[in-house]
Amino acid sequence: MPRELTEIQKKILEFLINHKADRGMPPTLAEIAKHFGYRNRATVQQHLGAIEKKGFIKKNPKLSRGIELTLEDKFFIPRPVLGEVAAGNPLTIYPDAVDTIDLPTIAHMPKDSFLLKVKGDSLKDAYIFSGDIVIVNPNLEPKNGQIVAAILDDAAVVKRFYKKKNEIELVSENPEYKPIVIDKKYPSFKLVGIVVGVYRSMEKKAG
Amino acid sequence: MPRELTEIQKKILEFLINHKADRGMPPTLAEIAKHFGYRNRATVQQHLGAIEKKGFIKKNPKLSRGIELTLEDKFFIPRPVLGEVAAGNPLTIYPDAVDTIDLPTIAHMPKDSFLLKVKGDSLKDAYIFSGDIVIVNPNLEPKNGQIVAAILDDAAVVKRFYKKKNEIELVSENPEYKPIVIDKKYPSFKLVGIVVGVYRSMEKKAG
DNA sequence: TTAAATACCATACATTTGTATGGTAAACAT
DNA sequence: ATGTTTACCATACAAATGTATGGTATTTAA
Repeated sequence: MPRELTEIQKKILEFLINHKADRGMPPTLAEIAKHFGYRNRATVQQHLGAIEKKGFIKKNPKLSRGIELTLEDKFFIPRPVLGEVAAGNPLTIYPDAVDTIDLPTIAHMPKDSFLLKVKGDSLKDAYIFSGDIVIVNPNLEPKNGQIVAAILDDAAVVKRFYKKKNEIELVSENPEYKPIVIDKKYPSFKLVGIVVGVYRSMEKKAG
Repeated sequence: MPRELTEIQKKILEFLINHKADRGMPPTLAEIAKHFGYRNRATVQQHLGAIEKKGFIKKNPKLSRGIELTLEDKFFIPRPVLGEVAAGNPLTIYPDAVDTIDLPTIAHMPKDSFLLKVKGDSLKDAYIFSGDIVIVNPNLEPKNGQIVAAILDDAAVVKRFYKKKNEIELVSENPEYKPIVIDKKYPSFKLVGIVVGVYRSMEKKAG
């Protein structure tokens, strides 16, 4: 039975999780030490030993970056969801994370992409539903017909993107919602990124 | 413009991709050398140099395991799909990978879970559609109501799981398909795993 | 009160790791 | 014919890495 982690140990474990999620691999002892301002690796060494003793990680001896996470079920790591996004009518976007989703450890988030939780049903014909998590990449150029996330008058939307001469058209898959047409110069419109994938956890569906 | 990779370079790149996908981090030069039977790291060093020159990877100098994949769009790595699975009527399962899906680099597959591609529409009310990729974890105990993947008479199905006294019931969300009832002792039924998530790439939806 | 755990420090050491340099041989292109 | 790329080898080295050992001070538990 794993005992409780101390506050510092929790922070180190959290750093391990985030480092793996952000950089795609566990940190070295030196990297952990640097992050926490420790002047040597021995301190980290001891903390890792304690965390391992309590069952949260496993160290692969002699292997560089050999820290394995042994979280509850080994398959999910918490990731912040940056906001909720309307598939139907726009919803407010939140400055901080509104929620945390357990993305599978298959999930190494690319550094610059992020998650948004979909509310509403305007994309149901594109098979995106309320509660789904969309993975948004802000560094790709949108092509016509792709699904994008955008901010419009301080609210966020997820819709199909079409570029016209002087306008941008955002259309829903669901015919109940009419297309939104925006002049290209309209100041309070900002393209956030394109939706590269959808993920849905099955957890809540268990009965 | 990246030139073509040689056969050996391709194999090394493939190893890099798989290593990252399987182990969660890029390999060291020594690990690559060992895998290919090279007697020193310098050979790997040169190959990596060539691969980097051609634009497929980026080396972070001095950083251990500092090989970054710069695939086409940096966000997708190919993963084998082990088989197709019927959401409606059972389909044959294939011994080898039938396909390769570009799972986002957010995708570090847990060692023991795998992917199946869904065909058919019996789960459409559970929002799983033909073409979706389900992530299957073979090492979890199924609870009633969870969606599972199972092999039945050499075919594979994805359905909701219900355990009864002496039977197992596999039901579709779609009322057009009747529940399948199996005696617990029925020899050619094998539970493969539970579906922990669904992933869908948006790539093909671009117009 | 005594022992154990926690949270740091410092130093030391064998390996590992990335890298540099140089050599050999074959394939290919100009 | 000559140069370039490819595909290996060997050796060397500084830096990074995991690890071991020992010390100090504070907090917590028995």
